[in-house]
Amino acid sequence: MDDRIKVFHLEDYKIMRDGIKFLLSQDPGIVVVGEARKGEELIEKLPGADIDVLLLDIYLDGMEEQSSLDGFGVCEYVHQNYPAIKIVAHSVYYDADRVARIMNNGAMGFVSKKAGYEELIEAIKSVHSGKKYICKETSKKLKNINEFLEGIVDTLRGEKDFFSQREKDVLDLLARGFSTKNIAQELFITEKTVESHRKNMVDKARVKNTAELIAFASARGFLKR
Amino acid sequence: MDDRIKVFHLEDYKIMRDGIKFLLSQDPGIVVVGEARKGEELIEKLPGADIDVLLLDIYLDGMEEQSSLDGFGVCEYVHQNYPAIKIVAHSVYYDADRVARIMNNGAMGFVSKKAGYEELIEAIKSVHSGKKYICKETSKKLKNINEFLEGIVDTLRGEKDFFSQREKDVLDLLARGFSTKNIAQELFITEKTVESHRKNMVDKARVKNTAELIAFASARGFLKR
DNA sequence: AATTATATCAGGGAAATCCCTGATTTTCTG
DNA sequence: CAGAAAATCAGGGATTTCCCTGATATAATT
Repeated sequence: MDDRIKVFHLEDYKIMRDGIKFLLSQDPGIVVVGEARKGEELIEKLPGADIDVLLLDIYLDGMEEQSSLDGFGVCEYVHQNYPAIKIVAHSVYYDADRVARIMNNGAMGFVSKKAGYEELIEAIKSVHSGKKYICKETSKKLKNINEFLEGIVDTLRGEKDFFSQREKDVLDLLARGFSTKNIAQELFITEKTVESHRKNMVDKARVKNTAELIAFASARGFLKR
Repeated sequence: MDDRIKVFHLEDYKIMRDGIKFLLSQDPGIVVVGEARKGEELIEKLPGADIDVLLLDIYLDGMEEQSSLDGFGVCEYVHQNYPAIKIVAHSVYYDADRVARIMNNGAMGFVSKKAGYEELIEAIKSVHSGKKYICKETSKKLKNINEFLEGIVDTLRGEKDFFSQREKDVLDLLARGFSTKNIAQELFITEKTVESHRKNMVDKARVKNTAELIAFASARGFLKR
């Protein structure tokens, strides 16, 4: 039996379709079983089609409201009506907003058009096996934004005073692996006081122990890093 | 003495400058002490000027490389050469990429042009007192993206295999406050094995104890949450 | 003035972590 | 197939955390 991954390609430029079809054909595990220029055309062809992965060009910028059938709309439609089809978005834009939107609309993979065909193939294989995939370039960018956001989460949420200043001093050292004794030395207080602060934080956060406290604090952006 | 916050406004449209000057003048604690149309004009006026807060219109989209004096360039320049001046960015765009970039370039505040003047005033007062400020609309958007990113961090880093699957099982329970005994019961293994996994993770991550391990794992996005 | 939150300290004991040196089996990978 | 990595288990002891019930002083808030 033919167990190659069956890919349908939606992309409005013929030159891109032809090029990608050729490039994907280089991989023995992948076969392009269909193509379309526009969302409407894809939707016509979908009933009864045997498709594993939809390679979806995000051809409209989608930043303003569009007639429902831009890349985002197609993505949502396919995801809703043909949930078995895994979607890889392919886009010239790869800003966090759009990536987030397309992934939230049902895409399992995202590849920037700057990426080479190797990444496209990797993406197709990844999503087909059930794993999400984000291309390297986009990953790098998202990592940066994620880092930035982690730095300002406390600005985003107004919970800066959840722990007192002294508690935060202790928390910070705990997260850096200091023992009670070391913390006491560092802060010039007794071990009993350090234990007191930790206990109070554990109670405030309603967690079971220090490990969970750190997880809690980190999730809320209370840790410096 | 006049202890009002002295604001300089950089914005290319006169109608906006006039409107905002009027709106800001509604607040007795704020005074607009200068205006400019372009970055070059601002830089000429800076030497010797007495400015607390720079309200900076991000007038170019800044997604491609620009001649250094787009909003980002001005921001960087002012931040470098006049670090005492607090910067509030004011922009029609408020996607994560641009917000991250402008905040990383020295801005202390970010306000979308969709926001009302109340938020502009709040932003000016916040940054003047040394606190970061992000307008509500943008906060909301960034929170969503932050949430999304937290959900795919493990996809982002090519470090999925830093900890083995079993180690991640243990890690997850540790972060949820489970003791060694509880983890052993949960995973149907002995306590010794659990200790083994924890020890291996502590060694791999080169941290001192479980608390720091959780902080490490969280910072790298290894935790589910 | 009374309450609340914070920060400090104490004793004592149970429980858990941490550290060391081992070992066996399986699975993956070159 | 050999070697590496992963997953499992063990004993024993040092150290630390966790839990309980306390206490005192100060600062902020009502």
